[in-house]
Amino acid sequence: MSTTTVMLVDDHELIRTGLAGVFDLHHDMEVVAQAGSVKEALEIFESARPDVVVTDLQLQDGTGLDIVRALRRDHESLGLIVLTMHSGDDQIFAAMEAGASGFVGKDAPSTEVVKAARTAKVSPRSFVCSGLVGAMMRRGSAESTRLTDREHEVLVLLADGLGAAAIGQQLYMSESTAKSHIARIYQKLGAANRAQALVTAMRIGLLSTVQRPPRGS
Amino acid sequence: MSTTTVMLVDDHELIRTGLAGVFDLHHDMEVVAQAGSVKEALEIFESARPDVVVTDLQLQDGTGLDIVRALRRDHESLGLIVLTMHSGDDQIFAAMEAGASGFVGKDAPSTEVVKAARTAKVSPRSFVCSGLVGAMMRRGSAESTRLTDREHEVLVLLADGLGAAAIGQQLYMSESTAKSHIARIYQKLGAANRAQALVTAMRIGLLSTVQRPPRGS
DNA sequence: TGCTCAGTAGTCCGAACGGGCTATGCGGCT
DNA sequence: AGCCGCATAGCCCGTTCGGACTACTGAGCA
Repeated sequence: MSTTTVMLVDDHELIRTGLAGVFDLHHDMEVVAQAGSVKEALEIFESARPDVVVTDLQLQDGTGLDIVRALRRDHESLGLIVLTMHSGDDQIFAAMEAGASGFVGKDAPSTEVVKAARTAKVSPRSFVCSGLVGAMMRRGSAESTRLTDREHEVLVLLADGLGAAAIGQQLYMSESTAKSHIARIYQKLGAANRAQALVTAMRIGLLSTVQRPPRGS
Repeated sequence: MSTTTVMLVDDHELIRTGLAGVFDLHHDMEVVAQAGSVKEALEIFESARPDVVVTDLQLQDGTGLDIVRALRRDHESLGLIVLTMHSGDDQIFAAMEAGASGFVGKDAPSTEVVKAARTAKVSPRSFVCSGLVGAMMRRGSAESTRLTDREHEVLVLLADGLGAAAIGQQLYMSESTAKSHIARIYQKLGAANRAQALVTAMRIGLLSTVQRPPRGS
């Protein structure tokens, strides 16, 4: 059994070290390079030329998918594994389309990443999907939760504590329309009021959990 | 130099393994237990009795702060380190208030966690803050946001979308009292209504951003 | 012994919410 | 041409919110 060389990409040095430790436990795997950003990853890749690239989805200067797209274009048989913290959902399809060999949630047991990397070396276009079938099934209703652009705009203002009238003013529409949007948001999020809607929205990532800068004027 | 025993809490087995590897590199540190949830952490803690508990902020059944609060109550000299993925911000204050010994962003070099754990053993109430001094300065007003226990109970029900009357029933108090608490919560959070209160509460870590199990009955 | 704070409870009232229900115009898809 | 989803807009009406008050109790502290 030949050795599989691996490059790790994650903007958290802590996680890179952790992953490296996991791969070290397997004699057929060898971590030959690490990178902390999309830019760095693409640079280092050229000199390291690993069999497999394992990248986190969220990076400072882009996403793991940027790396996947860039590398897949020129390297048909490169193993490309996308890791994700937030076993969040739709990205799987995006990863698939981008040309990833596999998608592993960080909820998965640590050996899954190794398995995925191993498989990716052998058949880089197979798409391994580790322990996420459940997550997929949990929400076949992802599309009913998807808000339209307009609804999302309303949601953001709702999160600022604005009333229907104020929202209408901000978005140049009547209070009635704002209320219509709000009602539809409730429907889609399974909420009965602002409180439930906002909490749900934040929990499923529709709203940023960090402070936004105050809106202009 | 005596050995510092450590317990790791993270719902991602992958990260736990990684962290364990990091600690293994230091001869004075020993990982004696691991847990994947708030519940498990509190159970395992009793038998493991580590010097320091290192927990992630976001867990499936709650947050690291739940663990911090629960353990700090009974263990004045326990080291409690909170890790976070999203070098987000305001949670630092929430961690401080909850009684954490330190706060380390996962952006920090992996040795920072070890350092924090080491310091936490010596002075558990010192509050180590790794590479986040800038974030601290951004906002000096944490004390006015401290909610009382009762207010926090009300806040949680508020997040479930309950009205004052329903909250009163749940907590065995009159609707009027519930309204009093709600009004005081608004004051403390600088909110004018439920929406602002809940969004602020979630952003500063007063409310878990993950799905809680439905309450009994 | 006062003082403060948390928790409790109440009143009054205008404003806002949420539900239900209808309706029009527009663009895209088949 | 017909259908559907989205954005728009309106009405009615009961319920709830939120503000501004006041006020009592008990715990803790100086």
